This record gives sequence, structure tokens and C-alpha cells, in this order.
Amino acid sequence: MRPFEVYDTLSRSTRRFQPITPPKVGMFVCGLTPYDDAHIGHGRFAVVFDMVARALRRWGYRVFYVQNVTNVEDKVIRRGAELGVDPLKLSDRYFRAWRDAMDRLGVLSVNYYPHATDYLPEILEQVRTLVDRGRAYASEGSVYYSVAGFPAYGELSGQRTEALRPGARLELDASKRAPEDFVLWKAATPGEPSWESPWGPGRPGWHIEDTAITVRLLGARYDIHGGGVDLKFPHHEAEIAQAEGATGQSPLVNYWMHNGMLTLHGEKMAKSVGNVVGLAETLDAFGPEVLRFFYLNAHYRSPLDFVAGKSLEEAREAFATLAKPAEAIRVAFGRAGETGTAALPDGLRREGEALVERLDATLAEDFRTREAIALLFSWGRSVGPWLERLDELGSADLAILAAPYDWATEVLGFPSGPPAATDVGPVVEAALAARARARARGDFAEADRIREDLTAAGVAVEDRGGSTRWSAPRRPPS
RNA sequence: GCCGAGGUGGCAGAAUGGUUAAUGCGACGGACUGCAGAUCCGUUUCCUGGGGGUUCGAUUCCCUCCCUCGGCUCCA
Repeated sequence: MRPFEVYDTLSRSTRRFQPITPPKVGMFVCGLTPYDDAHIGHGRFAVVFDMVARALRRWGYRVFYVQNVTNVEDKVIRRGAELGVDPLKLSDRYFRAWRDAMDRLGVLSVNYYPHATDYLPEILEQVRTLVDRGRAYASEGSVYYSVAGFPAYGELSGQRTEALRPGARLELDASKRAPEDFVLWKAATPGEPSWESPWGPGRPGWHIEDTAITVRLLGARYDIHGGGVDLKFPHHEAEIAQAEGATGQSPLVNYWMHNGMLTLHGEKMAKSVGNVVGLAETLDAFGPEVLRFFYLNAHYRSPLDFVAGKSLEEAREAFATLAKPAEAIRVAFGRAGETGTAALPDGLRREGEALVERLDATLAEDFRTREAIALLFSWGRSVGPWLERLDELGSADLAILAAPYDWATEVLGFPSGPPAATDVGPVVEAALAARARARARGDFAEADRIREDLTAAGVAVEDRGGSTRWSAPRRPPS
């Protein structure tokens, strides 16, 4: 197991990671409330924690990564009512769309997506435990957590309960003893989904499913909890209060990781702000690798600004620069013999062998993906002079050239995948043959016209040396 | 107001108590090309919000001010 450091929000410091039960790592990330199409802000947390899980597994940790699905919640119910659809069916539909997007994005590291409604027995048991231990009280069919009885409340976010009271958004709910108390179990409203409980029919509060699920699956204490910074308060604060209040064990989580927000032109992207860019459409237009590149090209804790018509276009160019040598090397490797007619200089060979270690070491410092990507670009420059001579190299040398890119594919999730299969080959070949004839007789106007037509169809044409090469786009042109 | 994260070149975005402050995008020049594109080579020395302080030396550490973003019970 490679040692690494991670910034822990609770202690506000970068700490050396120490699993509770090595090599096992329990990792929980707050997932979606599926009630509408996911946007590219959601994609960021998914890719960030996917990268974390990939890295840890590469380093020898046995990661159990759980991402919950809040499928019963105010917003789901409200949207269902608007559309006249059963809320649970609605959330199921959007969850499926989320999974599709995750598959496309290469987010394959999540072991399990528990749904809130699948954990009602655990939720009810935890609520009852909190009531039994005097942490919570029932009132008018609902159950509330009594924040006053949990002094650590506010430590994660640096908020003090006294400071919260003047907050304009505190619910002035007569059934609560104190305004900062939050609901664990919400009394049923007619026509909405509800489940039987000792306090009457109702449904889970926002925060309780996470701790019911994690106590059940990961235990009273676990290693990593991730999520967006916007969830620090009150959501994660409430999780600590609930779990520690129920189990009597502390700390609930050893390392709190919070990713920075994706902003659109400087403002947080959020459904409630109305400034969202759809995840599925973005994947259609740019493909998963460009999007992953865009996300991981900034440190996960920094805010990341998205500028329409610019950010992803720039990411696409940069990604192409990175991916091209990788693909050329991999293709050459497939053709290469054991020994080549040329050999890499020792200096380059050593650089390549050291680079993979450097990449791991860089990520081991709080997941500095931007720095790792910079190293990969530099490698591209080192490798550059060999790109025209790859066929001269033997497989051992090519493996050295490929190793940093293989590392990137494993941990960052790009570059990967062969070009899309295409059945336009014969058509393109025929057009290029016509173009070659035109060029041969000096009719460049005709030759250029054919090339422009092909370019417009998404086929890149390159004259190299005496031959002409073409390539179909890896994905639909945007 | 309180809590947190930030302010770095034309743009995006790293890093560091010390020779020329990464990397990418863009731009420019060269090779190649019928022209282009792609690719390769090179250039882009005058960039660390303002003001103090510590230090032989600060962009980095400390204080202060200004500004931006996020949270302050909907949120990834």
C-alpha cells in the first residue's frame, strides 16, 4: 500500500492516510437526488471520486465505494406531482439516466448504489435509537434531532449553533423545539409516498439515509466521506450528529473530502440557479475523455469555472495533444516485434521508467491531478521526436513509451479506447482516389473540394509524405 | 455579519523560503506541403491583488486592507 496524503476538511489540514483496517478502505460519497437531468456539475464530483477510488486501488487498497441515491425527498415528490408521475418511478428513471452517464464517463469504481427506500428498516432503527438515547424527540408525527444535545455540531463547517439562529432560512416550524433542529422522520402528507413507523406514517428526512446506510454497510466509523463543499453544512454536519449520536462512536469519518464547485461564468452551477449545462448533451458533443480531462485538469478542491464555447473546446485541443502520442505508441506496440531496428537512448528510457513513479507520487500528495497531467504533456514532448520512428522500436521500448499513458488510463480514465469503428471506409477511399487523380493532373481546386467535403463530414485528411491518411472522428463532431 | 476557499502571463491553471515561476490553450517563426491541415522544432526574457513586517533572500511565512467564489437548513 502506497502511503498518501489527503486534505481533511474537519481538521483543515493535509494528513497522511491511515485506514482503520488495512488494506480495506470504506468510502462513501453523497450521490444524487435524481429528479431531473444531471448537469456537468454533478459529473465533476463523480469523476473526482472515481479518480480517488482508482488511485487507491492501484496503490493496493481494497476500496469499498458506496454512493447513495436519495430517491425519496421533497424535490422528487414535488417534481413527480408536477408531472403527474409516481415519484419513485420518476427518481428511478433519472437514476437510470445517471448510471448511463456514469458508464459513458467511465465512472466504474462505485461498488454499490444503495437507494434510500431500500434501507427503511435501518433508517427506522436509527431514528428509534436516537429517540431512545435522548438525541431526538417526536413531535406531531415527525421526529427531530435535538442539536443542543450534540456539542460537536458545527465543527466540520466552523458554524456555531448560536450563529445559526439569526439565519434567514431557518425553518420556523412550530413542531420543533429549536430552530436548528433538523428532521429525521417527516410525518406523511396525504398523497405522498409514506411508510409505517412507530410515530405514524411518514418518510425519511434528508440526512438520515446516509448514516443508516453507512452504519449498516461501512460500520460506525469509516475511512473516507466525499461530496461537494456545498454539502458540508448542514448535510454532513447532520450526518456526524446522527451517526455519532446513534452509535456512541467517534469520529464517524476519518477523512472528509470535499470537491470544489463547478461554476458557470463565475456562478455556481445549480438547478435552483437555472444555469445548468446538461451532462448527457455534453457527453454527446465532446465525449467522455474531454470532459474527464476538463474536470481533472484542475485540483479537485478548487472551484472550476466553465465558460460556454471555450472551456471544453480548449480541453478538447489539449486532450488531443495528450492523446495523439499515446495512441500512436499503442498502435505501434500492437505491430512491433520483440526487437527493433532502433533503440531508445538510455536517458529517455530512464525518464520513462521514473515517470510512472513520479506520477503516483504526485497523486499521493492530495491528488494533484493537474500536476500529473502537466507531467504527461512533458512526456509527450520528450517522446515527440520518436513519433515518426515508432515502427523502428521493439516492444520493450514501446512499452516504456506507453507506460505513463497506461498509468493515466488506469487512474485518470484517459486516454483510452480505439477510434470508433466505421463503415464509411470504402466511400472515403473512393473519394480519396478521385482526389489523388485530381492532384496528379494538377487540378487542385477539385482536390481541395473533395477534401473540404470530407472534412465537413468529419473525416480528417492528411497528406503525409507520399501517402494520404484519413481518420474518422472518434465521436460525432460538435 | 459569521465560516471556508481563492486572487499568478492574452486566457486556463500548477508549484516553490533561493539559479531563467510548470503545463496547456492561443499567438508568432521554422521544417514539411501544390496550398492547407496534422505533426515536429523553436519563440512568447518585461505575469504572483494593494500596503506593511520577518529574512541575506518572499510569489511562498506573519499582519492588514481590497476584491471574487462557496456555505450560513434546496444543493455534487
